[in-house]
Amino acid sequence: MSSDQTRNAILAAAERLYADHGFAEVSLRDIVAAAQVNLAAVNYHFGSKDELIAELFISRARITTSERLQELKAAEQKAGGRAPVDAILRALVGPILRGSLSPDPDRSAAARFLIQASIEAVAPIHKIKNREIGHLKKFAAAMQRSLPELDPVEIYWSIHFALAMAHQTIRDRQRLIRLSEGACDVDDVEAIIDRIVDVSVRGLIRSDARVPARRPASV
Amino acid sequence: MSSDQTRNAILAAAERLYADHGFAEVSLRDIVAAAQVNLAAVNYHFGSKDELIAELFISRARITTSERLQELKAAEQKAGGRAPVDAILRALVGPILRGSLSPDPDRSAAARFLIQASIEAVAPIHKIKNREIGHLKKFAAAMQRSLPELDPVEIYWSIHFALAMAHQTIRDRQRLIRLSEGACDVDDVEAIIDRIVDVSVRGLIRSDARVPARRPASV
DNA sequence: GTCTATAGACTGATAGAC
DNA sequence: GTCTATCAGTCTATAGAC
Repeated sequence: MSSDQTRNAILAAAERLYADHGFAEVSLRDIVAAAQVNLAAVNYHFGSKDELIAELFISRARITTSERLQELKAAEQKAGGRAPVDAILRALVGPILRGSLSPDPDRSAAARFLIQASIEAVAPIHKIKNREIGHLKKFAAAMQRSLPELDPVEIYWSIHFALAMAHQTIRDRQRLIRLSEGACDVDDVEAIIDRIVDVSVRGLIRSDARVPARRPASV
Repeated sequence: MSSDQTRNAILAAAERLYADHGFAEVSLRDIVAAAQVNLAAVNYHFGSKDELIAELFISRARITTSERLQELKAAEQKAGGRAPVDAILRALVGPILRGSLSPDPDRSAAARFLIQASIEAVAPIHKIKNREIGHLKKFAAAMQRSLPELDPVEIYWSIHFALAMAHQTIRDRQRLIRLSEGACDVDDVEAIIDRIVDVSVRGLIRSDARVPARRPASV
């Protein structure tokens, strides 16, 4: 087996196990067993468990961030500069929601790993999580351009709440299913994105009447 | 030291440490050191680590649930039967938010422990978490009585999102502070409750125009 | 009831053969 | 690069003295 194959097998196994069971429940031995590689290979390729986790987080975060920014850019170009807020919020929550509910298990694991990483306060990630703020500020700036008369504080809260709704929906689908006794469709990703964007926009505009028309709710 | 004193010292220390650092990072040795009791006392009083966690979770969940239901009942009595949805949602998210941001460290630890427990998938809690659904259904029913013509699915999503916003605000204040460079006030509990309730209600009513007047947004 | 001491199992990491 | 073998540290749980 080549070096890259081993490396990638470890990364893929770690990602899936952490996404499914959380960091606390998964040991290096679990990971090497799933990847069908030797225990020593982890330290050889990554140096330590913490460095494995950090590398995994950085690489997956980069993917999601780039998808978000790409969608944001596309929305702004389409609108000729200032994208409407619903399109901006859609670019923010769409990638992670589509990813985690994707039928492709690798794509789903990558997204759910990111959520897990941002929730469980695991030391190696906590130190590098600051970088996440940077790209969120770009979304805040885009929204600010779209709604120049709105208090920026409203925009920050809106981003905060949109991410909260997206993450909770990915992480705790079970509770919603049981609460609604199956009535809530938690599999229709696009409808969920519509819903979260719609709630966020409605919450955002509040008493401000100077905002452009919104994308209609698809309920 | 009496038996009860030891028991309570262990419970209080465990609650605080778990709330501050998560379950993965805290061992029984950390707990007994903070409680200034002997290691064997945990197993003597609780049987095992898992039973300690379960007992802690059950007792703290009971307190929050009872506060919520008490507020709900008060709101319904005040309104003569059907409480307005904003009052119902306020009864849902108010107690946990007031608790976790309370200046009283014990009260804050209790609320943050509950959030931590509902986030980190720790085995002993996962089994008993089902009970939480029961009291949420009472909130769904109250909202249904308040808005009888609304699709119940909307109500379930609304509860789901309101809790998502409350939990994320408690758990990840740091990101919001940094994103907004301190502009968002994350210490004014009542303003946060107003904000979450307001966003939830706006998201809930969507295109439905048959609902009663809402509590004005206090932005 | 409280303590010390320790069992028994697991963890991440590494040395050294191949 | 990959493996075996093993280290040193951690954990929960418990037996037994007091």
